[in-house]
Amino acid sequence: MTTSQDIKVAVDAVVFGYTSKEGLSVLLIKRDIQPFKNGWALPGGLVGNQESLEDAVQRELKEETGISINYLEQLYSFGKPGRDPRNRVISITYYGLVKPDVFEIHADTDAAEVAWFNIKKIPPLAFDHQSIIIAAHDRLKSKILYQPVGFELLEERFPFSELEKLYMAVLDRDIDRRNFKKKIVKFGFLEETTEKQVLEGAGRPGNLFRFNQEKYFQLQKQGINFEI
Amino acid sequence: MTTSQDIKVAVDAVVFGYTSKEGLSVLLIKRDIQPFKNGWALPGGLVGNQESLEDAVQRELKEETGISINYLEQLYSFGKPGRDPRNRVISITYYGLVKPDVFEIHADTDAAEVAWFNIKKIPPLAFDHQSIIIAAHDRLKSKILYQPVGFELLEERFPFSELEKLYMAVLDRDIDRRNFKKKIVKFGFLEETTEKQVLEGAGRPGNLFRFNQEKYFQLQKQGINFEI
DNA sequence: GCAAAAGTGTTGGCCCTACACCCATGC
DNA sequence: GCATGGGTGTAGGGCCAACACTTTTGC
Repeated sequence: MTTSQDIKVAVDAVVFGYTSKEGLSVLLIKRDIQPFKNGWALPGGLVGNQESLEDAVQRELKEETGISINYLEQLYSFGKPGRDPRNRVISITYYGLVKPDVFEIHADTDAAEVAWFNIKKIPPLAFDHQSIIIAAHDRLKSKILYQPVGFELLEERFPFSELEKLYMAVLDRDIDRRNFKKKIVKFGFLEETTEKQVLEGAGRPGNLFRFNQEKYFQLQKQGINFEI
Repeated sequence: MTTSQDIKVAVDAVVFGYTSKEGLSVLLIKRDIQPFKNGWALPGGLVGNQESLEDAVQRELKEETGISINYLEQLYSFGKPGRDPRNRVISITYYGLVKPDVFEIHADTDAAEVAWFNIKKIPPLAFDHQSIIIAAHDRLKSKILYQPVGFELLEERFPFSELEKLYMAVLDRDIDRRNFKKKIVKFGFLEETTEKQVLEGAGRPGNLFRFNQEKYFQLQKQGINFEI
C-alpha cells in the first residue's frame, strides 16, 4: 500500500421525531447538487480536519436543516467502495432524537429542502441511505427496550398514553396498557404531576408525567436495570 | 469548509481468543515504527483506496499477525482530533473471535512482535487502544448473552464445561452449572456426541458437544430468541 | 346520552434461582 | 481410595401475560 490514501470521511444522521398524530418520523433533505440532485437523502457531509465526529454531525444538521438535537449516538460506519458513485467516501452514521416542538415547527414550514417523513413512508433515497435508516430504526427498536431513550422524543411533560403510543410506533406492535404502565411505574423514575392533559376532542384528560433523569441515574447506579 | 479534507482512515481489530487454561485473551502487536515505537498496540492500519473495511481488517491481521479469523464484527469508530499525535486519523474498529487452535499456535511461538495477553493483564497501550479494548470487551459481554457467539471461541467439539468456563471468563462472574446447562440445552441447537473428552489429569471425562449452526438459524427464523 | 380516552387489579402459568449428592476416571 | 471434575432434579417465588369494566370529559 505505497500509493497515498484518497478516502473522504463523512457523517450522516438519521434524526427521529415523534408525535402521536404523525407517528415516528425521519428528517430528510432534498439534495441540490449531483449526484442524486433533487433526490431525498439523509442530512450529512464531510468532516472538518479539526472537528470531532459529533461536532460535524451537529454542524451539518444546523447548516442543512436548522435544528439541533438533544440525543445523539453513533450507529455504524459504512465504507464499501462504490457506495458513492464518484469518490471513495466512508460515512460514519449517527442517529439522533428530537423533542416534538422541533418536530412540529419543521413539519409546518414544509420547506422544499427539508421535510419529515413517517418511518413507513420513506421515499426512495440517495446512496445507501435507505439501509442506514433501517439500521437506525432497528437500533432504536432494541435500544428503547433497555434504556429510557423514549423520553428524548417526548415533551418534558406528557400524558402516559403518549409514552405508550410512542412505544407502539417505534416497535410497530401492540402493547397492553395496564401491563406497560405497571412496568414503567415500578422503575420509579417517572413522576406524576397534578397537571392534566390539554385535550383536543373528547375523552377523559389524563395526568401529565415527567421523566426524572437524576433519579434514573441514581437507580442505575444501584444496579437497577430498565427492561421493557 | 472550503479547505480540502485531510483525514486518514484506519481499521483496528480487537481479536479475542480463549482457552480454559489461558482465559480470555487479546491479540496485540509490538509497534516497530514511531509513534509509540516498541509499544504494544492493536493490529490495524490504513484502509486501501479500493478495499472494503472488512477486507482491510483481514489483510492487516494477516500481514501483522499471520492469523485469519472466523468471526468479525464492527465495533465503533473513533475520530477525536488528536487521538493520533501526528495526523488526523479516524479508526474504524472491529472485534474478532478465533478458535483455540489459532490461539494456541501463537501463544507458543511467542514472537517478539505478536502476543496474546489475558484480558486482565493488558499492558499499557499506544493511542487510545486501551479504551478500544474495553469497548470491545463490553460489547462481547453483552453480545454473548443474546447471540451464540461463544461457540466461535471454542473448538468444533467441546466438553460442556468449556462453554461454561468461557461464559464465566467473558462475563467475569460465577454461573450455576445446572441452571446454565438446562438453559442451553433447552434451546435445542446443541448436539451431544458420543465422544468423550480427552483428559489431562484426573476427573470424569465428559461428552463432547457441537454447536449446530443450521439448527440455530432455523430456530431463529421460528422466532426463538437466545438469551442467557 | 353517547363517544372517546383514562384509570385500574387479579390470577394462572411459566421461568428462574437456589441448592447437594452420586458417578467415572487417573493416579 | 482419594482427588478431580462430570452429571443430574426439584421446589418455591417472582415475574409476566392475559384480560374488562368504570370514570371523566366534550359534544
